[in-house]
Amino acid sequence: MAVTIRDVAKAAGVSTAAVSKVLHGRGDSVRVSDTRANQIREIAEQMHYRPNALARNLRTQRTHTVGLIFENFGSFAAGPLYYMHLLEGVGSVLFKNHYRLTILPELLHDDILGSLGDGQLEGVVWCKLTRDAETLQLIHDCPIPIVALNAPAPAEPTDAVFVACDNASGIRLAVEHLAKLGHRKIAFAHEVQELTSPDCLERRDAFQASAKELMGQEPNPADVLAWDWHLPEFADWWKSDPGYTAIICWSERTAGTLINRATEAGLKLPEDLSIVGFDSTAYCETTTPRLTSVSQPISEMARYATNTLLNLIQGKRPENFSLTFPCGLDVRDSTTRPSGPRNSE
Amino acid sequence: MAVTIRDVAKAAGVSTAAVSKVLHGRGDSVRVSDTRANQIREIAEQMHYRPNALARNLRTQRTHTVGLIFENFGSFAAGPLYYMHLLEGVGSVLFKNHYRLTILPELLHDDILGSLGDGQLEGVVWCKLTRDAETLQLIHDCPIPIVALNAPAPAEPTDAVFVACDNASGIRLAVEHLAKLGHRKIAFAHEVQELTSPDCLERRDAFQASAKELMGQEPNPADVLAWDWHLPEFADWWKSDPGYTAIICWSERTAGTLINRATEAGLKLPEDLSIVGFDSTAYCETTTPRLTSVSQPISEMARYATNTLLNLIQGKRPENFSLTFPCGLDVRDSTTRPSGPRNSE
DNA sequence: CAAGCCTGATAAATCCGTTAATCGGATTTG
DNA sequence: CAAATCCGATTAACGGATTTATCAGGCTTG
Repeated sequence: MAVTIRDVAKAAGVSTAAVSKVLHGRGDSVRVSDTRANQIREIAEQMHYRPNALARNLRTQRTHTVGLIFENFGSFAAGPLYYMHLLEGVGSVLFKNHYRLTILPELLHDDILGSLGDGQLEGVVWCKLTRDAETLQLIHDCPIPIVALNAPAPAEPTDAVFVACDNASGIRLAVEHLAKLGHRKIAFAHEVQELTSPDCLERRDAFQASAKELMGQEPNPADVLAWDWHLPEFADWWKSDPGYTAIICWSERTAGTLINRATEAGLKLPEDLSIVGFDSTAYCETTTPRLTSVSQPISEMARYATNTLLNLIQGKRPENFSLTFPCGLDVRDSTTRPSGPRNSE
Repeated sequence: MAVTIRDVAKAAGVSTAAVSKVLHGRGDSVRVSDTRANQIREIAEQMHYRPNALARNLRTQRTHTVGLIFENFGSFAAGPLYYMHLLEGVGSVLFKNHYRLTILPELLHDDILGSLGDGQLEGVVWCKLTRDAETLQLIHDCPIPIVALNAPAPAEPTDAVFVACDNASGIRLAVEHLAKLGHRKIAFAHEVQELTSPDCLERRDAFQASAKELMGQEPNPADVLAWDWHLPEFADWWKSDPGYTAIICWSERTAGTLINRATEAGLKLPEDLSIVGFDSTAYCETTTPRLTSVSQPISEMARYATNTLLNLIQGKRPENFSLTFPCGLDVRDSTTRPSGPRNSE
């Protein structure tokens, strides 16, 4: 049905080699005169010849396609803008380099190796938030170049490249910011179901360490709030007068929910309570008050990861097999100096 | 380097046909005894044989891959959660059916036909918001099955399927809701740069028609607010006492920005001003007050579109070549009866 | 003049599975 | 007993491009 290179060759009265050379070829073993070349181009155009990529892929063993694996595609849409920045970062670099992007579903581990080893993908960006031993093994066994986003490098080196952000430094910036504003007792908040996220745990630990170092706040289980964030829980907690003047949230979304609960409970923000989020996407501009947030350079990270992957595919050894991006802090309107007796001295 | 089917066949002392049949084949022209079959499976396993998908794709002329074209991938991350729901909807249906999803960049029109006609994609979901003649022509010429999301069907029928939501009915619901609450003068808001979006225009027109029909509000250019939404603009407008008690926004994002400007300008929401958004994603739960919003069943639309596409690929003729989904209205906390003299009679 | 080189072009191998056609021989059926 | 059937398996023809090896013929060059 479709026009093949043979059809074009026959119509032009030349060999398929000539057609191939004229339309795409780079080698110089096949030579075609300019006259013939133009004829061939014209005939191909007339016949609406579209080279069959499947044949070409097989022959050249290249597909110009890389895969992207999300850890939790199922709950993708419920997730924050974070994922969109990630996708945008990966995609834009690929497209600029004339690569295609294939989204892979979350697969059973057995299936993954089959999927990655079937020749259809030249490389893969694995956006992996959990870091169990099995996953590391899988990354190690991966038959194609792989870059792991948001996974810290394992102890033993592999051929995989690891790109992550420095959660601890980000949290430290937030604590520092609050300490400078005069806060002396701050809490860390996450929603109950986030306990399994290693990012959440890392940020929590960093919170405790930084709070101790920068404001002498001894670690105390009560400083870590893990609710499901319905209004009663918040109202009860606040009524118990726990004495906190600021809360650092593990994520943007948690911070957004907290803002709502606090507002509903009648607090005046940020005077009664300063709130800091984590991620700093466009969402932070839409809250009231606008959310001060630790910024993770996710788009940059995604771009770096993808560029590195393209280099790996071309056989270039990367300078670093592990890169950690520092976080920043975008100060907006949800943080201020604490009010009340504690500050009136 | 990689293990091929011939390597396995040689190691097992059988023909490649036997190996192929045992591992994947469905035809019954090739028959293999159970004993041999098990031997072959075992040897393939031992050798870590991974069938080369490129060869198989070429032979069978199938790839089990469909493409997804976004209109504006570049500004993707700046967009609303809408896109994530769309992606999630398309992806989940594909993955359930063991298809792969390839994201395509926005291409020049000339390149698109080449991309879609090279055999790598079995079908494509085109998420197209602009609807110029050239695009319709392109959809018409598309060499593979295509479903257009968010594009109304053209007058002359094509083989493409069109899926869209009924903007007009959604806006009508919003106006009706406000009218029932007692509002008598309402406005429509969009950000200046949205003028080019046909969705935005459709919603604006529907607003004017519904406002006239349901509350006798004659169309007036002043009812359509097109700002770039800095605080001064809003404050000035409000101070001029325009008399509006409610604003319907063309999108969720616009509504979110409006909430912030209004709050910053000292308005009490929703008492001073009722606000309605459009799309109703999880974002609406995060605003203060929580945003009443027209709901577009985007995930459902995406699923329907994708299922239809898979049917098209299998040669099944769809019942409808055009389907419009009705919108709903999710009433939350950003709308209430108007206060002030207008309601005190 | 023989040897070497350049131009323009082709034939054929190759990438790696899939599958229709075929085949020997044993068994069943009329 | 001849013919039909079935089992287990192989051979070889694809699919559609890329690319190496090769060739004919004309032109240089020592």
